Amino acid sequence: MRLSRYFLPILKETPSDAQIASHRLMLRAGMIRQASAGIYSWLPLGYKVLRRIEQIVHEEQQRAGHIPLLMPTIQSADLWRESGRYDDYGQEMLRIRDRHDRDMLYGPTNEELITDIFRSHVQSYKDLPLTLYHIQWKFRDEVRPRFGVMRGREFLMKDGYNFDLTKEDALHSYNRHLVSYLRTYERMGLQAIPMRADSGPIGGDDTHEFLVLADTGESEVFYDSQITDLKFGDRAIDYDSHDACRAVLEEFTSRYARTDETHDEAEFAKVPEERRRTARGIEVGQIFYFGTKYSEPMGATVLGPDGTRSPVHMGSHGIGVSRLVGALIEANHDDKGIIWPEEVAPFQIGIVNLKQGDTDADAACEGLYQGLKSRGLDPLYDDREERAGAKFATMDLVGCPWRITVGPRGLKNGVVELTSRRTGESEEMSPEAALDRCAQIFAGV
RNA sequence: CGGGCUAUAGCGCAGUCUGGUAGCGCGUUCGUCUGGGGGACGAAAGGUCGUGAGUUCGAAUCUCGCUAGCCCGACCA
Repeated sequence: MRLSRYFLPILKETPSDAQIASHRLMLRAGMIRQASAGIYSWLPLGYKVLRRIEQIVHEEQQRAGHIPLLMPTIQSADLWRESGRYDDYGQEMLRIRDRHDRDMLYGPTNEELITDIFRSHVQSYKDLPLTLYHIQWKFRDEVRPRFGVMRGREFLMKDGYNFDLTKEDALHSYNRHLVSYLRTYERMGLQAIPMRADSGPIGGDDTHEFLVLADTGESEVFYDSQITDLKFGDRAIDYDSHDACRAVLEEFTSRYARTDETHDEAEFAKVPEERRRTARGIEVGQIFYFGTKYSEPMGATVLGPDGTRSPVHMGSHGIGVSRLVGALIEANHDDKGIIWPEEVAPFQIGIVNLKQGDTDADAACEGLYQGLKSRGLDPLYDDREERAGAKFATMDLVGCPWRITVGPRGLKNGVVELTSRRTGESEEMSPEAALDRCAQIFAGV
């Protein structure tokens, strides 16, 4: 993309409403614009990141064998009356009345809808196991939205629901989700630690939250420092294998890691003192096993091999897609701006033309721009009539992980400069070599 | 939902106490010089001062209502 033709309304000054880094930087980098309290428009740059994250979530869900669908944002209150949650959910649920005076609501989650779909189409154990998910906007009418997209009222979330014949199968679904979540977050360049959590209004017995460590996190967390050394990496795993998934779960949850909701001082004291850590964390996902909590009242049953009908065992699993944009920035920024991990960067490489209008510089930039695109990369070419300093500041702010700097001075010696946003280290090389290096850097992404 | 605060140009702010023709910085437009980390000079555009009522000869400024937004707490993915 040529910056001169893009829509990137960056701000030089910090809007006074923004308190934390991600909110401030998202506004400054022209990623979002507040529409009303806790509700945001996603401007082109922010939308691009949101889509990258969404794409990774989709790929990893399907890798684990989960099936995508799409349910509506507006739901009928009737289903919620059936599950008993219409009255339980409280003020957080945005209630709407349509022209026929029917009670509707903007869905804060989708257990009721999915259970309704399941019960009307699935009657046999032969159709199990089944895990359906979607990525859809939700609305929770928070009393006090804050921190930009980290705690908005409208948010994009992946929510998935597993249906299994037995508790044992459902627990495998739970474990499988934990494994696939580990992979998902790691692919985004994030470390998210599974911690034992509280089940809240979803209800249920087993639940883990995934937390990204960050000073601005909303929860206080307590953990054994060994846990941050764990990496899922690119190990191959058979998602259908109960044993394999359980082994990963045990590996990642055997050490102490809890949020303040479930924190137990006595248990924590058993961790060697030098490994005890207290920090803050941002919740970016949660998995639940809740058995027959919805299937029983809503009549989601199947016939088993023995001919008897029984309610299915369920769980639900969420990833806060829009919140992840904020969490990623909280975990990846400096005083100059955002530092995107390669996997989610809105633009992978920035090209800075130091002297717009200079024949050699223009031609070299053009060649790099086309060359990167033909290698399947997504560059942002700053071709504006701006001074060098302004262009550098813009690139640093929007956080392209790599930058190619092109100026007449370097071109006299046949070189351009390739700079890592993260380390700040630069290397001079020919334009052709820069193209090859970029292709190599992003080959695995 | 308790407590505190704010609303003046696209953004950040001053002006309000003490009523008298609305200002600064950044950004934007045009021109010239510049050109390796938000450059300089010159010119210009841009505001019914959140909204409604009241007091007054006169209201951004004083009074009351309303709306929106922010912060702390409780709550929450």
